[in-house]
Amino acid sequence: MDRPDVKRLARQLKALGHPNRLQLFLNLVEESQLDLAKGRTHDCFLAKLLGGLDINAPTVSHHVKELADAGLIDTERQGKQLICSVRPDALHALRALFEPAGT
Amino acid sequence: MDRPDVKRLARQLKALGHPNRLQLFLNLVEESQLDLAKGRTHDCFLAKLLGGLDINAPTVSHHVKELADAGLIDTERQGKQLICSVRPDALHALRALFEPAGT
DNA sequence: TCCAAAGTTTCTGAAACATCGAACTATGAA
DNA sequence: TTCATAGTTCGATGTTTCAGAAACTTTGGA
Repeated sequence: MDRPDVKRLARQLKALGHPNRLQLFLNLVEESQLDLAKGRTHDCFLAKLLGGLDINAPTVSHHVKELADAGLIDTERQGKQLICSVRPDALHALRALFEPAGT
Repeated sequence: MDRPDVKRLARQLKALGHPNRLQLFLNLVEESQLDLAKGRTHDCFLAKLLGGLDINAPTVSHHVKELADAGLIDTERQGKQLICSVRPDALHALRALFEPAGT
């Protein structure tokens, strides 16, 4: 039924399967929704997403790349900052995964 | 907003973040829903969940324990067989996680 | 030009994982 | 009692991951 993308989904779940990365991602989702409410694109640069995370720069950089490689977020450099955004398609795929069958 | 259980959720996502475990879990979810439709408890013994997975016994055993330790499934020995079932609360938590905020 | 800010790269070591073979433990027939 | 079934436990081994230190790269002021 879903053999083909099990691998991709597993990759995404794995990317979220680390407390720091999950928190990072959730912070971003939250920000995104705030900005969606305002009807414009969100501009979340990295440092803003570190709420309460006690890890330093290199590790953050590593985690962000992990999320990006898994296809969960998009990143774009803007001046000095790295702008992050959630990939809607990934979010939908994850929602669908845990939805009751056939729904 | 959800700092407390980020760790537990991360643990569950990590457990699902492996292709074989994810497939195992999805097979079980599917079985469960079939049986829910029939209005009775499902009886999924392990061997039945291995659809297409090319791993041998010790590895399967290890993965099942991983899913159980993460709180995603319950197991119960019944005669020679190990009966597995999805934990509804875990499924709900996962659904809620990817739901739009406030919903 | 010089500097600080915001990340990135590379390297390293410790810890955690995934998988398997071999030996083991029930359980339920024959 | 003897056997096959269905899993489990126990190393061993090779791989991956997490995190930080140090050094580097851009970029945007002063």
